[in-house]
Amino acid sequence: MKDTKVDTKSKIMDVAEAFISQGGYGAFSFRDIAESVGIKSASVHYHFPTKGDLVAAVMARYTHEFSQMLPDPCDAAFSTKDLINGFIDGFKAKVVDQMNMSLCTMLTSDKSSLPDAVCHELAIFYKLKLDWLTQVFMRLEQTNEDEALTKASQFLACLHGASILVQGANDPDFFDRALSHWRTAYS
Amino acid sequence: MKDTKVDTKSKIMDVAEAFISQGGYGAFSFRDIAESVGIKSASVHYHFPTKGDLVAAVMARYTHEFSQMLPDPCDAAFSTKDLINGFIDGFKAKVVDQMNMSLCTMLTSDKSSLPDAVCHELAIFYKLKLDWLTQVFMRLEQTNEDEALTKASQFLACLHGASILVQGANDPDFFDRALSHWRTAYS
DNA sequence: TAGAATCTATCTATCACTTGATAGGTGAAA
DNA sequence: TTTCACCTATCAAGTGATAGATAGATTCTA
Repeated sequence: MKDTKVDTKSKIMDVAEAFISQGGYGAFSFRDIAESVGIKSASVHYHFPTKGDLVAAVMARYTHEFSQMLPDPCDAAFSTKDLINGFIDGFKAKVVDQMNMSLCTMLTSDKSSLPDAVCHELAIFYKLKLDWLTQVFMRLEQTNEDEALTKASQFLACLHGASILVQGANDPDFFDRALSHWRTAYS
Repeated sequence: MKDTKVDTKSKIMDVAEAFISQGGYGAFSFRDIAESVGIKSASVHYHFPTKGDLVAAVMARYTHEFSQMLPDPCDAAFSTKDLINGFIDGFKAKVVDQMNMSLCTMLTSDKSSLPDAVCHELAIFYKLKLDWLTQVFMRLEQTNEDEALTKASQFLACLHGASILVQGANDPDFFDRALSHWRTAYS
């Protein structure tokens, strides 16, 4: 009974996530989603009353899945090198292999036309990433929180910027170029 | 006789540029522009037949003005430190002071829905920036072109990423945080 | 130089289309 | 018999774009 429902609901979210990654908040409609899922647009509204609800849910799920994949930054079982490189590789998979931008890069540039609920989810995601990276750099460089946050900001800016350069210059090689410093610095 | 014509045309471009900086390609209509300029939407089509024509023209003008502002990277009258910091400051003015993203960051994330003409102008702009920065880093670090391009890519990624972080985290301070390495490295 | 023709920049009006959203109906399952 | 998950049909608003009219300036020509 609940299988079909949950199934359709996550199918909708899967499809929406793909659309957002490709073109952002404005680049898809309820009809686009309905067609991809194989239902009618009114049925999408049944599961997610408004577009904001849908995208906020997608963003929240994304944040949750992302947080599940992040190891404990203080776990000695992981070297800091592996933590950093794993983070880079995860980003690269989206940005280079699938040749589209990350959800949050995409949504951030659409921010001015985003419903509040989506902005809120976005902010949560950024905080999660920055907090995690800050802890990693605190451990890695034995510095205080402020300096670690600065490092984390530099690193995260480089990652997000790389995803833009790859798209803008239409050259996948720019990713490794832009990240080469962070790769070599911690290996 | 020609004043009014040229005047209206650049007013349209000014307004369009502001709209794009705020929300990207999809976030404004001919009617929005017409209202801001004080004419009717059909008159905007008179000056720019299609939306693609308009945005491509805006991007081309932007590239041209940008290129005019860039000093010759080999001119000994400018220290490399000044060149780098001037580049950062120009970016910062857009991203922090005006609290919106640069035209190219915005348009790049809309790339999937962009007319070819706009994509083409975008590519020209990226090439201009990367070429200039590559020359600066060649002079600055006395390295070959490939290494200088890598440096330029890292730097540019950091800049673009910083503009996203500022928006996403809604914190202007992230700009200086993300750029602190490049500021201190060359001062 | 006077009048005709053309050009310029704008207008009104409208097109076909897409958008997010809603109302209300239907059959199956609980 | 109520709930669930979908449907059909429709709405009002907004989109980019076009057709055709008009007033005023410019240019050509007799």
